[in-house]
Amino acid sequence: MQKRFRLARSEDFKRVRRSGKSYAHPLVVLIALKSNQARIRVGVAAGRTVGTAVIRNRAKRLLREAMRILLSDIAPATDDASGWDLILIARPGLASASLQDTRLALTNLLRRAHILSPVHE
RNA sequence: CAGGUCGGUCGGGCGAUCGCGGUCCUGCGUUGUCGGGACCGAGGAAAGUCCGCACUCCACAGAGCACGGCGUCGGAUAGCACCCGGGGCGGGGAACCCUCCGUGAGGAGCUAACCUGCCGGAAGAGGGCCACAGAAACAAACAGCCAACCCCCCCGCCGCUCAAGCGGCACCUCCCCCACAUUGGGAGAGGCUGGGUGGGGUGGGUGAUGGUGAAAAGGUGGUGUAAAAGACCACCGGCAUCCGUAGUAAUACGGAUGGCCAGGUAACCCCCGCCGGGAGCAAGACCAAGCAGGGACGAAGCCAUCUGCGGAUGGCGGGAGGCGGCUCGUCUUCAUAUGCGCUCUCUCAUGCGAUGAGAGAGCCAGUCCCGGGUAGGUUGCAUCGAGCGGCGCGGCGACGCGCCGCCCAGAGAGAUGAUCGCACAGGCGAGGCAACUCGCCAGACAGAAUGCGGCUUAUAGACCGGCCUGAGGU
RNA sequence: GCCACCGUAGCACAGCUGGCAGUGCAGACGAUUCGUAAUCGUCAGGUCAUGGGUUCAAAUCCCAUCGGUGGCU
Repeated sequence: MQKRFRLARSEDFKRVRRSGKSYAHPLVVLIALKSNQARIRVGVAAGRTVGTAVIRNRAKRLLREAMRILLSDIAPATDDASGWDLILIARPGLASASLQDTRLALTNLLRRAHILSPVHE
């Protein structure tokens, strides 16, 4: 996932976490907020309860890789002036899941947030 | 070969596709949150933060105190307490042999290499503590033992627990009998001085005898004494000093001399010696914008039109600043409020203040300059270093020296991942005498964040080597 | 990056100037009651986080490790 699709600034994180809408899954939590920019930006987080540094990094890599695959599906649909800012928070157990499980979890969450249309795929 | 033990190296490999971070180069009618290419891209512990430094800022005349750390000897190093090599004391340590226990299977001990803990001072000063038990925990007291003196009691010695009582045996004096040269034998009566294994007291001596305890203080045997004691002697043990030998030294061995006392605890205070200023890359430096704050300059009028008389619009003029061809022009911007506004002064209501009323004066907009801290960006910081690799030399080693070659991660919500294939090892199951074949499973611990050295902790496994013990062969 | 504190019975905590491991609640049994609660009595329950060391003796003192909590920048 390239840098331009990433949510990086600390204030952006605060804004999305405060006023965004959250969707939970046993493996991941999604927080979504409509932005005024054309592209979609994604931030990834893993707290201390997930595990040690190795486990946290693996969880974040899994989320980024799964999001990279899904990004090509939803990117052309949002070519108007309203994109999304998303935060993905890893939960304990994600590091032992496979990429397939992670992608299915993310697809579920994005459909519930109406970012990925149910007609797609 | 088997067992034990120690050290070192590696710690998943190759290939394909998709993807990520950095550096350099490069493309464009499209300069982009664009595309392309080359190269590089986690560890032995990157971890814990237990020590030591580099580096940066702050503080600082010098010395000392307080506080903290360290403390056998020598070495290594930029530096380091746990690095290297020695020394002393203690603990652990397989099989065989040996010893002990066991009918026996077996168990315990001894022990090599090796592992491991501790290390200034209690015979240099002082203080504290040592539960329970015990007379007493360090310095004497208490009980005990001992002779002397005083008072009371008793009376030969031996036995019956004892001095009284009983029995036996003996001494002295007197008397009787027998024998006789003399010594003597038998029976009976009495027993002073003094003595006592008795009781009490006084002032002394004595030291380890006192069931205890982790610890009472050199051990054994003897001499000695009123009783005793290293008081003295022999042997043994330990300590200190000196000398000799070995060693740089700690120390070891041997000899001589000394005095036998000095309980333990300094990971209790303490004393002696040495070391230490504080904070930490979120240190620190720089940059543009805005904010708090500080400073400088500083206008408030006139006219016209409309009017529902509250005002509105326009023009001239004015302020601050920028630019230019700088007595000027142009551009940007601001204000023009008789307002329940603010401040100050004076007068009245009362002596003052508050409050109220009245009168007067001043302020308000804006522009420019300086500008702390925070957030943001750049840097510190990513090739020049206590750097890495190879070879040689010196050293037992930690390590050092010389030559050659190399440049080797650098993010900032934080880059290494996913899928597949191939061999190589691992475990489980099935088949098979075995070699082997097939199927399934899982890839150890773990992720840089300024850098470096040491330590500690986690770690599936693979490979190599040293030492010791035992067995066999040559 | 730096620093401090804590770990003791099922739970919450004392004890940490070294010598007995304790308190409250919870648990079991008994008494009281027609029965329950309350109350009273008795009992059980401990690798003092782990491993070394100092000491005659360690929950306590020293060192290392593991886990947890909190703070500063």
